[in-house]
Amino acid sequence: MSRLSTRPYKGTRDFFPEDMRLRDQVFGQLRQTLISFGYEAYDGPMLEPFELYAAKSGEELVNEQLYSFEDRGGRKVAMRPEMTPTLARMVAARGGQLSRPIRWFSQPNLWRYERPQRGRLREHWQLNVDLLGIEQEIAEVEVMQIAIALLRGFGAGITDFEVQINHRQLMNDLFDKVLQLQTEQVPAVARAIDKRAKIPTEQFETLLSEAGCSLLQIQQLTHFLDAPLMDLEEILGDSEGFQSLCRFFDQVNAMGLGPVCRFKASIMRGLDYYTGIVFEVFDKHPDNRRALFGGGRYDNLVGMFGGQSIPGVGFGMGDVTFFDFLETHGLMPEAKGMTNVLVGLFDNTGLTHALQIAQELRAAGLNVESVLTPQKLGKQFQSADKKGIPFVVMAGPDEMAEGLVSVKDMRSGEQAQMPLTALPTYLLAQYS
RNA sequence: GUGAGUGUAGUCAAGUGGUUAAGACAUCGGAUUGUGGUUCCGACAUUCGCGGGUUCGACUCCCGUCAUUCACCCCA
Repeated sequence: MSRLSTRPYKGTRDFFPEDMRLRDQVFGQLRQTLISFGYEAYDGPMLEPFELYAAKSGEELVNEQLYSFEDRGGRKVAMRPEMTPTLARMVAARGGQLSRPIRWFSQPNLWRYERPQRGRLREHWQLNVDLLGIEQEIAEVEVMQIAIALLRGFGAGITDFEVQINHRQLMNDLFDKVLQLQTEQVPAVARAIDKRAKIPTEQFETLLSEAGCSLLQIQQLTHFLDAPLMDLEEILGDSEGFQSLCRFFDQVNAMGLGPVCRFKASIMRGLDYYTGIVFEVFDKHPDNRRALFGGGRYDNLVGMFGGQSIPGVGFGMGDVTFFDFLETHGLMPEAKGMTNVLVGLFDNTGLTHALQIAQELRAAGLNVESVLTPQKLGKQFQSADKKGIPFVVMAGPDEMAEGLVSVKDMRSGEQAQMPLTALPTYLLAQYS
């Protein structure tokens, strides 16, 4: 019989206490930023009906990456690969009851059947931020402002990342009205555009001609891709997508966010439900060139459930890529332990007394660990040192005889004696 | 799904055909039975992912297999 493996399932992670400390701290900081923008937390189930994704999430995600199975009642269910459909379902369920705009965020774990590699696992936690009920581009602007604030909050500089922005309708109009592509040509052309930055020009042109593009179409497309947004007015000035992007950038520039935002035609996004502006936040560090955030506008998703239609904008940010970002830029915060005090134990006759001390300190608002079995004092201090607990309280026979307790500050090594009644105040003073 | 790299202790590893498998960190015990971070001593791989082959002899070479990492694809 082979032994059970202690490894976590492929593409998943164990979070040991030292990992969890860091995760809690980083997630907590992200959460705090969202709260500062007036967003409220929500959550939903990890399992959803398969159909929820089949309709709008996009072919690759559903056919190749979905963890799905039949439950005991014969219903086809899926482990959530993304949060937006759940969000849309929840918003649709409450329909008009919700006061608008709706500002919600969540930190769900998501599952995708992928081949694990740098920045991508099978289970990851994703911060999801959504703003619903606003049709104007100001919604995108706020959401983008949040994305930037999240990164800036960890000390990222404005040259460390870039927000790359495109518009679904602009691309549709380019394909239909300017290039006049056949519908079946679009995916291949879109893929070529996406790859363009990574491959030589000739190869890019080969891909396009393989997709059935004429020389003229290739020229037009190249011109389009190289032009700054403003120069596109002559060819796509009538496009609603173009006008929307202009309004968006006017506001972004007015707010001084212009330098980190860039129009980029290669941003396509795989999810089918996007209807307007789409964007990705890219790490600009050469060792970590990847998307940290992805999102966009989905005006028809809530309406899919049959009630009223509510427009929405949102993005997701994955923990795996985000931690890579922090690591790469040297921005990883230091995770501190939460325990303030260790109450030691000299011998068993003092156990009840020691436990009472611990209880009193907890009642005063401190986080307190008790030593439960007598150990050499050296071990107890060593244990506090290893765990980073800054204070050790001792009440052995000597202290008890005098009605006192000893407190040692592990950082300075200094030790003081005082009556038990003075202890909570003394310790709290160290934290103010 | 395709391609490449890597598998030696809890972790990082040395070892590249000759038999007691370096070292470091971590862990545990002791020096030090009322005080940690330093120091010193000791313990910790019958065995090199697994299976087979070549050889007098394999951690070392070959084949297979599994695991893992990276890249493609796509994305968080």
